[in-house]
Amino acid sequence: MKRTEIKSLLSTAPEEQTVTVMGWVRNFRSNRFIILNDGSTINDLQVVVDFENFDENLLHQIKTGSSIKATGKLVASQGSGQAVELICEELHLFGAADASEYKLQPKQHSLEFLREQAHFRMRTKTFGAVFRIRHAIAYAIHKYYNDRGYYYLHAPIITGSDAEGAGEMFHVTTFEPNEAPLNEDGSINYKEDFFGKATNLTVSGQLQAEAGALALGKVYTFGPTFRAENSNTTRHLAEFWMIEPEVAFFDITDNMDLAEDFVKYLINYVLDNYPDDLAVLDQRIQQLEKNMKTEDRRPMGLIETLRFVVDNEFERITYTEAINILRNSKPYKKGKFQYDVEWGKDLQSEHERYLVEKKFSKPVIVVDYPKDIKAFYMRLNEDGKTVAAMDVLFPGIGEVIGGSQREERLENLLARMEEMDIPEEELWWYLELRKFGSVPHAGFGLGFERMVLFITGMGNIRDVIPFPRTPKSAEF
RNA sequence: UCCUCCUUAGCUCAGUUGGUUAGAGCGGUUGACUGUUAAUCAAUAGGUCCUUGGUUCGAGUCCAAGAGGAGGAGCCA
Repeated sequence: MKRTEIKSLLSTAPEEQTVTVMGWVRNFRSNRFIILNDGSTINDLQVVVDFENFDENLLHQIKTGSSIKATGKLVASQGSGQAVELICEELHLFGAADASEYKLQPKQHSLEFLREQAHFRMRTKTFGAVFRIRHAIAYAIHKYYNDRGYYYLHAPIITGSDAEGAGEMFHVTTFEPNEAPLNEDGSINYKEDFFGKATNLTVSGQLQAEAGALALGKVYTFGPTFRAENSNTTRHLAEFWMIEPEVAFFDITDNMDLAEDFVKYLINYVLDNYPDDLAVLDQRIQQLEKNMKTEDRRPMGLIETLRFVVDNEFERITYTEAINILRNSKPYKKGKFQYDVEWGKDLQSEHERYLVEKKFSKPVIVVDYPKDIKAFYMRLNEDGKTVAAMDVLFPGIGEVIGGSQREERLENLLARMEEMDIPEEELWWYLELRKFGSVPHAGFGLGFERMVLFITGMGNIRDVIPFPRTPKSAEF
């Protein structure tokens, strides 16, 4: 079917050329103006109909949500709300949308309500913008790494090891519940299962990415990951996407440089290529905050915030410095923190938020954490107490990136695994990477949805993935 | 998993110290309208007050349990 997309029409000089458009009706005003959107852009095309030229029954079915084809002449608009419009000569209805039943009517809907209408919510301006930007970020990720000589490595979705330590896992099995063969001690005999062993959905592609980096030099993974944690927050999903670059001959400083350059590139890409979508999301937030108290409002608008992040260096501090800053902070001295600040304990959300939002007012990278609160594969520093781990903290979201220089020395890795009770047999192949041609290397994981959350300015991670998977929720 | 709050019309919400026939705006429907911008105007329909049990002469309102949702915490990305 031949059609012209509204995106290209809106940037075309109107010369009474005949064009055909197809899309979904947003509104039909004054028995004369069809507001049409086809998803190619956030902006709509106004289709002008002269009701004397069309069948009354046909016009009667032009309702919000119905889908049509319109052919006519593109002209300069007489109205002030748009530059061009289509004078309709032929009109065809693809699919009606009974207004008495269709849930998305021309009015404000709450995000919670639209979450229950996930199959339709992409037709709204807000979610249209969110998912166009989500696409843009995904594309920019591949472009960034490809342009710099990285290889896209596909890590497995089903994994055989459960020693990655990144959270509760979803089991993968072909056994029917209650019909699984048992061992003599009553445990399930996975030797008879599909893979001949217990398997799970991946929680991270990092270990496999390390194998890739130690052959291809620079790799990244970008795929879905799964966590069966019972997390009910605006920042967690049971199924989410993660980007994990892994680079040979990289130390922790190289790793921080990459992380900062990478996220700035993503933000710049969206600023440069999706200004209309960002503007609508920006306005939406301002509208929302109009009735809020000044102290509850965001310090800057969305686009302003994004520009600020790309124009400023991220603050880089060590964990030890962070602890000192926190212990000398006003909220600490006044006893405002709910959790204690003590070297050796992990930073709590309230502490991270103080550093990012109050102390530095910009993204912060914290490095060199105590070894006991970090994963087994992170490289031990000279001091013997800390590891070369880094977290990138963003305002409003917290941890967006977690990464480290990996322990490439076999004896150190074995010692850590023993301390943390991680069975060597499970990770024999990971250990062999250290036995044969081991090199210093580093990498990190970026939570894709958290990045989309930050760039779109949305408040809930369930609103930046098309069909969210959270505890007690897997509709659609 | 823990804490707090919420659940009344399609949506967003009001509903007084427990009291007789549960309201508004938006949306819908019907009609009018050939330059509207969330069009406007007129008329009109629409309710298992989340579920179950309890207290009471009487429960949308009070109590208990359950279900669902939201926010925060923990865990993390």
